[in-house]
Parts: sequence; structure tokens; C-alpha cells
Amino acid sequence: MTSYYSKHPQFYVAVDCIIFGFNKDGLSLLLLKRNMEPFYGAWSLMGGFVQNNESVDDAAKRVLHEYTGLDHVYMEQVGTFGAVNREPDERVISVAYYALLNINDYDKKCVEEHNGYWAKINALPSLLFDHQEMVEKAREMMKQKASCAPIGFNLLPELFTLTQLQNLYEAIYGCPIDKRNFRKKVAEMSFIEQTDLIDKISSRRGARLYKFNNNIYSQSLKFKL
Amino acid sequence: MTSYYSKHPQFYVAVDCIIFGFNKDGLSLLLLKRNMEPFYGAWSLMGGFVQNNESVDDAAKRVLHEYTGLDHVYMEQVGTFGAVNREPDERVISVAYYALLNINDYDKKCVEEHNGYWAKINALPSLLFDHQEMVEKAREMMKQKASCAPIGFNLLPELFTLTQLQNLYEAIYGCPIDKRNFRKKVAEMSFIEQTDLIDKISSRRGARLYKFNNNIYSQSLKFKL
DNA sequence: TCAAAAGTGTTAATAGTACACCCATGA
DNA sequence: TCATGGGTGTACTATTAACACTTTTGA
Repeated sequence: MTSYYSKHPQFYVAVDCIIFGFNKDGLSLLLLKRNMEPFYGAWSLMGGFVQNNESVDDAAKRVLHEYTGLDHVYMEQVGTFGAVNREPDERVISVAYYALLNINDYDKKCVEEHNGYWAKINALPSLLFDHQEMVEKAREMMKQKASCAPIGFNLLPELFTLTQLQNLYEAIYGCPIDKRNFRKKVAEMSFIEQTDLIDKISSRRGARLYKFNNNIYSQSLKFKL
Repeated sequence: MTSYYSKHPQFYVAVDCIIFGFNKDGLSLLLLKRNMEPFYGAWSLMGGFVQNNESVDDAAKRVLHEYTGLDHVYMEQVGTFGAVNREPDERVISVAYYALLNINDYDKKCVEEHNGYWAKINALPSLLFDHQEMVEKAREMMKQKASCAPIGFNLLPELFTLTQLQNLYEAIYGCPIDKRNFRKKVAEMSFIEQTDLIDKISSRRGARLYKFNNNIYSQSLKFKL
């Protein structure tokens, strides 16, 4: 019975992470300028190989942790890239994931050591292998998901202004949004809660700070079912 | 440099196909009642192992062809299932795909030989490993895709009545659709073309036959961009 | 003549879009 | 006092949802 399996070939399986961050400059990706062989000096996604003792999902979490120091980050599988020659030297099947993180939270030393840099999403360098294609698919999926689930909050600090929130969605959708219509819609979402706090950094007048309440969101889902 | 790769483990990589079909009884899946070891007698998806000379996508096409005799079938990747113990005897990482085919077209001899059976989607037997989970994700993705792209026609014969089309979408969405609203919407879709033909099989009165025009659909996409 | 499926419009409700000015503040 | 970003409401348009009867025909 072992022969049922053993007559088939085996493959290196990698994970690659498309790591989104957001700040006043818009959406960025955390990329690696490789500081070791092979492909020294090339830009790539942060990746690694799946090991025997971990699921593929866990490998993605581990890799994200190794490069950013972060745990409990929102991640989604983008898909598997399995062209025969997608890496020139060896056949590697790679599973891509996207991650959404607050650009202020990551471990800066850890990222520096690995030669990680934030690159604005609309001005990415050219990337190794099929990483460009992975990024495009990840952006598409993230946009789609953001339009029907409150995942954007993973990219914001706990407290945020409505202008920040609007800028985020404009960056995700890649188009401008009418301010009054946006605020009207937000006001209808009970899971986006006003706080008593005012942000005085980004404007003279000061802007009301809001926060995302995941409990209320989860409750509101139940009523829909 | 070879050591960059060789210090990492390798894995069997499989593909599993969630094969949708549609007829008057609704949506069905083409399943396998295994007629060989291991897992003799168990119900499973149609699957196989990725080989050295083929991409993962090509492996899925090959497996579909082996079991149904069909080529050029609409397929989409569902995702990769990589839990450590998802198969009890060996570690296998599996990439799931869904396929949409016309239930009248497949090679019946070929399916019989492999012990394949159509099972109604709302009355599936319990399946091997995590195949149940794959099916659920595939249904969800197929529903999502069907709501924004005309993939349903892959499940219908070339000529179909509006009642068939409505029944199909009711089966995909899992809820009833108002007949007049549905027909109004279809009438606005220039890529669903009336023919001169009347189907006299499914009703005494006879029902107009329609067909999907992919050229018109592709054109209409361009104007949106 | 009747059972069975085909075909057909109108109205109300909801959601989405377009649009321009005043406010509060610190420099 | 003025430059900067914060905040607000209304009218129009498009989309969606609800709803019931007549037609045709073969058995």
C-alpha cells in the first residue's frame, strides 16, 4: 500500500506572503531585497519552505512571524502557483497568502535584519519569479473581500478618523469616494463606534476618533443568517 | 546553492476535483466510490498526484480527463489544503479545483470504469479526508463567481430554456427566484440570445430556446473598463 | 376539459449617486 | 486672518422586490 504513494514524485512546497500595510502614503507592500544567495539583490515577497511538522497555513504564519515579529495577523490564502518552471533552478510549488497589518506595529529591527522595505503598491519594483502575478491576484482578492467584510480595520490603528478610513478604502478600491456618502454609510454601521477622543495630530480643528467593534459585527452577522 | 533547496522537505502534492453537473434534478457532484486500496469502498472526490512534467493546473485537467474523458472544461482553483494529518497514512498537500460540465457530455463508460456516480449536492455521502470541506468551499466560490460572471452556461446544454436557466441559478444560490424579475433581467443581457427554436420536450406548450453568446459577453466587458 | 409549464407589467421600496458650503483651529 | 482638514443634508436616479393572471397544448 505504501506504493500507492511512493510511485509519485515529491515537491518542495513554499509559502509566499503579500504583506499589506497602510499609512498616509497609501497602501504599501513589505518586500525583501534579498541579502543572500540565490538571487542576491533581487526583490521578492517574503517566503519560506513548508516543513514536516506544520500545516501550510502554519508555515505562512511562521514566515510572517520570522520577518515581522508579528503573530495573530489577518491572513488569507491567495492560491497555489504550480507552473513547472516558475523557479529556474528547482521545481517549487508555492502557496501565496496575503496579510493585513498595522504599519506601525511590526518589529522594525527584525525587518531591517532581513532587508525588508515598504514599497508603495503603485510603484513596486519588479519581483522574482511569478511574485508579480501573486501580488495582482492578492490585490484583487483583498479588494473583493474588503467589499463584503470588515477586514480593512486590520490595516488601521485601533483608533482612526473617518478621513483615514476613507483614504484606506480609496486606496483599496483605487478610486475616489464621495465624502458625504461615505460618512452616511459609516454612520449606518453600528460596528463602527464613535469614541470621545479627538485626534489633534492630522488637523488643526481635530477629528473624531472611531473604533471597530468586532462583537457588534459578529452579532449583526447572526441576524442575517 | 543546491543546499538552499535540499535542506527542506518535499511533499506529495495532489489535486482533487469538485465536479459540478446540472439537470432537472438540480446540482450534482461526480464522486468516486473507490474500487481499490487504500480506502476501498469510501466515497471521495476524483483526485490524483501532481507529476514532474506538469503544472498543478495541468494535473487537475489531466485528472478530470482521466475520469470523464473531457477536455476544455471550465475549472477554477478552490485552494490548497495542507493540514499535517489530512490523510492518515502519508502527508499529502492537496490543491482543490472545481469544474463545471454539461451532465450529458461526459464519457459514461469512462466514468463507470472508475466507479463514478453523480450525487445530488444536497444529499452527499460522507467523504474521505477533508473532501467535505473542499466541497463547501467550492460551492461558496462557485456561487460567488456565478453572481458576477456567466459561468453557469458551462453547466447547461448549448440551447436551454429560461426555466432551465432559472432552475440552475436557484440551485446555485439555494433560494427561489421570482420568475418575472428573472426574465426581465435576462432580457437586458444582450449575450443571452433568443433562437428560433422551441423545446417541446419539457412542456406541452413548448418553451423558447436560448443560447449564450460569448463574443457579445466579451465585448460588453471591454466597455466597462 | 384540464393539467402543466410558458409567458407577461406595474408599482413600491430601497440603495446609490451627485453635489457645495460652513466650521474650528493653530500658525 | 487665513490655510487646512473636519463636518454636514437633500434631491435625483437606478436597482431591486413584490405580486397574479392568461396562454398554449397534448393527453
